[in-house]
Amino acid sequence: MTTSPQQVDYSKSLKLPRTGFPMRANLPSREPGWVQRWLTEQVYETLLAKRRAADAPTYIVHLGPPYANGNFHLGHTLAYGLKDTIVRHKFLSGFASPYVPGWDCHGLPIEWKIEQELIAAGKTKRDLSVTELRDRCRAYARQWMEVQQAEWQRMGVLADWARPYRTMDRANEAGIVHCLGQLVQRGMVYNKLRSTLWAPVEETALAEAEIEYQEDYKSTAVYVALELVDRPNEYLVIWTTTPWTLPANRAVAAKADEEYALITVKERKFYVANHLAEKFYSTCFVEEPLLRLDFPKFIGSQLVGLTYHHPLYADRTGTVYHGDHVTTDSGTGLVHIAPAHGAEDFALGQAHGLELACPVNGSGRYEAYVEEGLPAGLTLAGRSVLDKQVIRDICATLERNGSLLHSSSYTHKYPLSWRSKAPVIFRTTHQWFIDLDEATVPETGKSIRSSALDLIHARSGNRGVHWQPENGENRIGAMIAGRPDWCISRQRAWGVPITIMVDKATGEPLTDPAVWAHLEALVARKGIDAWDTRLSGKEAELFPQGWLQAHGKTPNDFTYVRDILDVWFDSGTTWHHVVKADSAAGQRFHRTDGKRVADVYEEGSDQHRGWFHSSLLTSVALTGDAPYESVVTHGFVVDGQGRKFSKSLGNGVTPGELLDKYGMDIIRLWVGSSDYAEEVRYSPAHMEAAADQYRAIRNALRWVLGNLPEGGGEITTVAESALPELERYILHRLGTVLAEARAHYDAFAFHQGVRTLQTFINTELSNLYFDVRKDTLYCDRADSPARMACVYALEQIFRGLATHLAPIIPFTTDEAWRSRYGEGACVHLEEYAKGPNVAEPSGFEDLLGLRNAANIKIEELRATGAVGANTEVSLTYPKELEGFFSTELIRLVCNVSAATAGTELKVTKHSGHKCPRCWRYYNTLEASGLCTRCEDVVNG
RNA sequence: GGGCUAAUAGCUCAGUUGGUUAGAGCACUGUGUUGAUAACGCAGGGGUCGUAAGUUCGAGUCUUACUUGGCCCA
Repeated sequence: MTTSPQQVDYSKSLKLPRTGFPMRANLPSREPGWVQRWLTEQVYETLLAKRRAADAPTYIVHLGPPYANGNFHLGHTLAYGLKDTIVRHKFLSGFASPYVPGWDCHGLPIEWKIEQELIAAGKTKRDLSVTELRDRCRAYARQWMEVQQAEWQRMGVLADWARPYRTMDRANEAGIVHCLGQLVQRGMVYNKLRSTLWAPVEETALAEAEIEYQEDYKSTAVYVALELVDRPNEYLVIWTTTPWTLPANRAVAAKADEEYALITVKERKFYVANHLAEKFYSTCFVEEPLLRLDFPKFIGSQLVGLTYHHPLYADRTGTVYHGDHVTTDSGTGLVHIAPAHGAEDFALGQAHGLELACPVNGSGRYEAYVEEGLPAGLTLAGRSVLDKQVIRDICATLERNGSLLHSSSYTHKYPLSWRSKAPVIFRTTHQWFIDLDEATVPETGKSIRSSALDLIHARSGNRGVHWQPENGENRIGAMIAGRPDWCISRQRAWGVPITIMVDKATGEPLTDPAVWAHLEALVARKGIDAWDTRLSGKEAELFPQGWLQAHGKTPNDFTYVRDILDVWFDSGTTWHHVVKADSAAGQRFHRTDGKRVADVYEEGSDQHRGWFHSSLLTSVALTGDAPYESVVTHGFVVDGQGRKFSKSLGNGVTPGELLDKYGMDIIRLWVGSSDYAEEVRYSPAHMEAAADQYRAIRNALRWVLGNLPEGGGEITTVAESALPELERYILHRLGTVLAEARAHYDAFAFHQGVRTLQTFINTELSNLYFDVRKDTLYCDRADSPARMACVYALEQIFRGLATHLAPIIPFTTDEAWRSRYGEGACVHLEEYAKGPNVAEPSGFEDLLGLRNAANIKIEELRATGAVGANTEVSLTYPKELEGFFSTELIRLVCNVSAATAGTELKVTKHSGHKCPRCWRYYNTLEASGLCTRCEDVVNG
């Protein structure tokens, strides 16, 4: 023998792991290919058809449509990743889970963008017809939907990409008209005055978001004395920075518990808040001697009920009321109330039945009737309220009749229109509302509000909505309980028109179902622009054929509402025309289990105010029931310190950057490891941690694949009775862990499920089972019973892990699945693999305890330099364990070369010889230098 | 200012109805291996549970206040 056994390379005789599943994932470059592949293979369609064919129960995750404007941000990635995980989980659980993407298209943000483009081109929206403006909005939305769809699909989202919904689709718009019509027919829609922020230049109401503030706006501030009725020479003093609203004065507000002083100046006496008396006096009577300092004091409630003469209209009086909003940090503590010109004024006016109608028209000019009763010399009709000369004229008149105590220029913050930069005014306008309290929902016999609250809180025998997290119940409950009626009208172009026709004779909206059905069909056919036939004198088209004649009416007998619907009405009714109508037609959402329209609505927690809220109200109003069984919410993405992302902090990151650097599966693993119920933290370190986790999972899968046949190769099933204890143990653990993970998934606690799987992979597979079984897998004969049992176990482990990780990391798991079962396979067409039901071998925990104790001893021995690998170790274990476990099992689990029973636990360096093939130590080797087992495999 | 909510090791999370020395994974440190190798094994060091009071024989776990965050309103 010239060659020593040690020099022979036996590695070629081993069955080392081999797989085409690479260690490095290259997710950023490879994931897009998977996206295309899934689309080409129609995985979604195939899966849904497969479940339907099996008569699977339906589970509907209904999507809150993203707004078709701008690129997706990390919040979208979180939201859509999460929803995709839910959908995949349900499919894997055996449900048919139709998931349809969609977009919210109408509304202000897009209309703004178009206006900005017009302004940039030196035009305004008046240069376009409503139809042309809408066409531009439509094109703009379409363009962003394409961008977002690509970003969305890149996430690997399993959905009906062939047929998304868009709120601007005609069928959808017709559905919206239908819902509006139902509300009108149910008597739930009414019209009333409301205080609005109004832009005189654009002649439109503005949303709060359309306002910007000028810090140093200059107004004329005036102190005005209002003489009390029946108390000559006693005056209330008001202070205002908008003298143009004085003609609309109807009342004065005082604070009931505030102290007021009565100041005497010459023969006149003035009521002002005690706090502000000195300031008032020094401002208005610079040259007058102060006659007395010990002013009589009154509390506000003593002033309430007094009446005073209007400073401009001789024949008009006003009354003092208590006002909560009255403050004494400026002015006089007595507040001029013009209900037409301010939110608080309006509320006070409404509470006390004051005149609410606005004496200022849409272009900010006084109505003609304002002039009646004014003192001679003051003309206001047709003049702009923001005209400085108008202010001067009013002041001059007040001066003449002695009401004006003081006027001066006053610099303060004032709202301007976002577009024109011109000042805005408060104005009451007619708006449409959904009545939450007065109208009755036929199905419940209660108001919309109380019906909704019953559902939110599971009261009155209702099957309540399941809120997750639970506090969603409190949150939306408080909102629904406290909100005012829903104002659904907007003075805009880009939206679904409020197709209400008001009968001029009665002032009531037309409720004839035939008319509404006609309108719905009209919009379905021609889109929302059909309503604009009113602009071209074709109003007759809005009525069914012959309807006008049959009712003895002409188009002129009606007024046609020009407003559009609040965009929240669009998304708030998708349950109806996207899901319910489709289900009723036996289409993709089809369900027959009697459950609500959708199983779950999942969105950010801000949607308690938004989509959950609007959807609940419309659904309750129209059906008496909620549109969803469960509402699940996630928190917002915040930075590593828990602070929100903002441009000023510069802590933002785009999904694109993360996709390019890490890939979607790692992003999804980051989300999948976070408790999304509260804020989800993001920082580069978080992504690195996710990448580390990912590598561990991937390597475990890779090692398993390396020990299994590739491309669909069969493995032999091993009966439980034939399984070694170690396999029985690990398969029992597999079954337990998979069930546990799935229970977490069912509760939408994905991060707990992921953690369960991860811990199993790290602590029980990598650390224990894989490590222990390497010897068997690598060195045994291919057909040794131990090896076959191990391969069988690995197959079960693989199937279980791959399917249970599939909702979290769909790219990686499908890649692994196809590596194992061939390119024709797809993990996403599978159901969860539960693993065989194997009973736990008894006492295994003691064995693992022994292993831990042994490891500590071995580590001590290793520290002395006596041994390196565990295979160099010989173990003595306490006799007491004999009979419970075989010596071989103990040797195996402790991963040492030899084990013998002795008095106590002891580890020593093995004194025998190392087999050059399996590296285990034996007391004696065969003539070839190999151990008996290896000799048999190599030469036998 | 109001509603809802959170705060446990460097990170992500567990901690049942209050009950012995607060757990896990990752990260970190040391070390072994080099037949999962841009991998894997073994061991170890890190929290007194945001702060302060209170209830209780006993509190991370109940109460109150405060601090610092988040979402939604005003």
